[in-house]
Amino acid sequence: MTQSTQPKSVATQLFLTDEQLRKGTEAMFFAYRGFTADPDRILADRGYGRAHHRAIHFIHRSPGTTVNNLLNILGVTKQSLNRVLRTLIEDELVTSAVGQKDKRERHLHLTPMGVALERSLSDAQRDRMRAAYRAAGAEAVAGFWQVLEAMMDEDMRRHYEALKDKTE
Amino acid sequence: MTQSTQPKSVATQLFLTDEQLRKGTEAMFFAYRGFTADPDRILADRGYGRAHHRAIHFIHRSPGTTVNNLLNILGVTKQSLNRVLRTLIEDELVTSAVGQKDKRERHLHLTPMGVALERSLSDAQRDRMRAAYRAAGAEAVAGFWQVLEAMMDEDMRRHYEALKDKTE
DNA sequence: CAGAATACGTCAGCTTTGTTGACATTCCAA
DNA sequence: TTGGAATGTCAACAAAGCTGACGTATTCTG
Repeated sequence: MTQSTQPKSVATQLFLTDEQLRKGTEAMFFAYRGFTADPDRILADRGYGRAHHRAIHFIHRSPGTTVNNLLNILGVTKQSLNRVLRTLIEDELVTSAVGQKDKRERHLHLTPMGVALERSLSDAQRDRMRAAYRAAGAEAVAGFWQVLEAMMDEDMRRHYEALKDKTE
Repeated sequence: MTQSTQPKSVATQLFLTDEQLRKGTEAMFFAYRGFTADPDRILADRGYGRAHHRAIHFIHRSPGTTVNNLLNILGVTKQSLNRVLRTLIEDELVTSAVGQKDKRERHLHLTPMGVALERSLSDAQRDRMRAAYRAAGAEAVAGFWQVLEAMMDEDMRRHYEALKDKTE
């Protein structure tokens, strides 16, 4: 039933063949590899991994964010995030400050060194995105965003939209 | 390095604001989570991980493929792949046959049980893709593919195209 | 105000999945 | 025929997830 491309209601059925769905799956797989390849190289040189990149990215994006908020965005356990955060703080890329209003909270910021690393990581990643966007064109990019947004889980889309609103 | 990014004509430059590039980064991150979420649940129930999914997917896609070929597609070390393959073979989801022509090679196939698991995994993943495609529309999907393809590394794109040709 | 709830950190231990290194087998070419 | 690639396996280690348990502030609430 999944394999047979069949009698079609030309408009929607033809559009959603198994072939096209599978093609999208493989495209996502191969593209994601490219997407992470450049930052991964930089990170490896300094003994960090992708988990460090994610933490740095979202702290940069939401300076002063709390540990708990970061947890929700990243979708990992606090033990897992803590391990990463600890090394980043030790290495003086991130600072953790007790909250003014609620002293249980810790507010996270990048240090100048952290900002510099974030910059080099996102520059590397952006170069590839820029090239891809340019190759594909403006309309393609609009479609790209639409499909990605539609693919997110509900709560991830909430985070995504919240971040988007911060700068638009 | 790989990309000779250069001339800055106003038209393209304006189009590629940092905002838009960052938006794409975050969209990829959040969407990829959704993309893997459904199969991950099924896999976890059976004690497998994402690595098993990838192996099963590409063996299904290229029956009789060799370990070495799979290695190139997946981009991991043979030792890493071997571990996954060993459990799949033990669990009788995959068979490994000594090559006729070259006895160093092992040709991989899914067993009926393997096919059944592949089916349930791809069904789960496809449901989400289908919904996303439908929500975004045909034009958006075309753009989605274009951008993803442009984002791949050169050699990944080669694999991608080779697979595409098999069924088109 | 006492106790429950929240935010954060940490210890211990386990799993998946990546890595290198060492090694056996097989093929091919000089 | 022999030495070097190529292919695949076994062993040991590392990164980064996870669960569970617990300690310590701090805040909220009945």
